[in-house]
Amino acid sequence: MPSQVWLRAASTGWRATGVLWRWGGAIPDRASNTMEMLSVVQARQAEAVGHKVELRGWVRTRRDSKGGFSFVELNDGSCLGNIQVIAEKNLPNYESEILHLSVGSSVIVRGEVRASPAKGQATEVLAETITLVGTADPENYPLQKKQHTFEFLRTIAHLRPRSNTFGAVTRVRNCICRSIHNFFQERGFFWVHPPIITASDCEGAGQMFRVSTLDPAKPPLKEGQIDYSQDFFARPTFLTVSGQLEAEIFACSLGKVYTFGPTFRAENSNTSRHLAEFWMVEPEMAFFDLNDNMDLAEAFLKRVFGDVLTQCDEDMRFFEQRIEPSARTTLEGIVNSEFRRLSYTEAVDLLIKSGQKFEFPVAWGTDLQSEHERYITEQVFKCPVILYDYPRQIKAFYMRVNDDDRTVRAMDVLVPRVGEIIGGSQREERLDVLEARMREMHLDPTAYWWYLDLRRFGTVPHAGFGLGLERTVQFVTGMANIRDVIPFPRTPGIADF
RNA sequence: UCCCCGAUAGCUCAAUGGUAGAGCAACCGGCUGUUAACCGGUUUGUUGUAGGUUCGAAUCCUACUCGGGGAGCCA
Repeated sequence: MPSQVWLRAASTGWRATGVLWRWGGAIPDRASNTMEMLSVVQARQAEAVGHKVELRGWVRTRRDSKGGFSFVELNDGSCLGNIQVIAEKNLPNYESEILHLSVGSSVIVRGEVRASPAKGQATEVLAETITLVGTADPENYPLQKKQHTFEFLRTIAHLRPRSNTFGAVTRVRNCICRSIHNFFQERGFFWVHPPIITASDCEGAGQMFRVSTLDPAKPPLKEGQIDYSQDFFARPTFLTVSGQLEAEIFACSLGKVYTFGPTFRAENSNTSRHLAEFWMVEPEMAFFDLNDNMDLAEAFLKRVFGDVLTQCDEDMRFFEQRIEPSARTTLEGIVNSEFRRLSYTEAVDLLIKSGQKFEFPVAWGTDLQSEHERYITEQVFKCPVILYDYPRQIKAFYMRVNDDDRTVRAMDVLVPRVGEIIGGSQREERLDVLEARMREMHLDPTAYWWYLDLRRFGTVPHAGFGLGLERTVQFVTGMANIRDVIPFPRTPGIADF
């Protein structure tokens, strides 16, 4: 009974030490006769030798020896590696069950951790009992002991977390999220929660998903138009595309804040770098200018990458070996280097003088193309690059206008392979300039009365940026397609699972 | 949304107008402190869907669906 096992495990005190143990803390210094419930990552440590343990997980593969025993590779998701379980033929269910354990079946193993006499693993578990919990019919179980394409794994999104790659992605993604929170929390930022459902329909960041409870077959009409006054919120509402404006509200009260949650874009984008639902981190800081913003973005990325390197070493070595040979070395290089900072104008000059042939021409005043950004970050500097001070006509209304009147205090952080990973700016804090900019971009200032109030009452310079979580996971792991770094990707035409 | 490429066994792929195959997996047997185990044997098909051309179509044509690469938009 799982509940009994749980109680017994709790009484041995492993829960109190488990977390420390996992991250390099001490393993209990006694080889007790009491059964301890361990994860595979714990049982694989040499310090676990001599402990009586219970392990629970899924069979990855089985190898039988006519010498009278079987090797069962057990994985429980706690780490990339499996624990090798030795099942001898004197086990009562050896013939009936263990010899038929197939890939994907779930088992509970009790036994003693021993030093492994063979190469390939530090420890192994000599089973005293193996309880079959759930079978997985090998004729029908889709996951095999071989490499699958990511396209195929996407069609079995409910089973792909059991694959090595997706398990590693999930652990690294979790590490990145923990690191994000730690970074901000340690620096006195408050995590704020802007609404998912918003009434702002023109935040300037692309097409939005409509939220409505009206019957699409027969919506209430008023003068030929849909009457949203009869909708749930008595007005048109949408899924948020960004929590930035709300974050500004809290930054102008609490100083330093960040949002971290899902955002939505209804763009018909079919690329390996876009999702309709993705997670975004948006810090916003009062009294920060663009230089402070760039400093923070750089320190932030270095912290996250550094944490992944130290906390996900096994997974990162897997990505290096199987997915992207430069995955680890790229991160190591970044943690110990300085990001290259370059104004938009300097970047345009550099591109024009490079003599490089581009499909699209480079000209001051137009947005840089993917090929231009890639050339700068991959060919010229071979490291993250921060571009700043973009032409005002290609950037959003809320970005602070420079004294030259031609550029705004915007910044993009570009990284190799992925491109733009962070976009941010210093915000326009001058009421008259902001209103003029809104009219220039044909936005109605009255719809943003609350946003303008922040400039009317105790306005302060402030700045912030947005980081795409999935692009960060992509960059860190080297995974080529963004659909393979989020559990259940949403893209045009696809909302399975 | 645009351009290019693709869809064949459970999976990865061959077969370029003339009888649909291999590797892996699965199953059976052998061997082994093994470790992507190894060796031998067996089973597996509405060739993405719908039309068309042809004596004959996996193969050529059209439309659609899905996937990949690139572009635009962006995180």
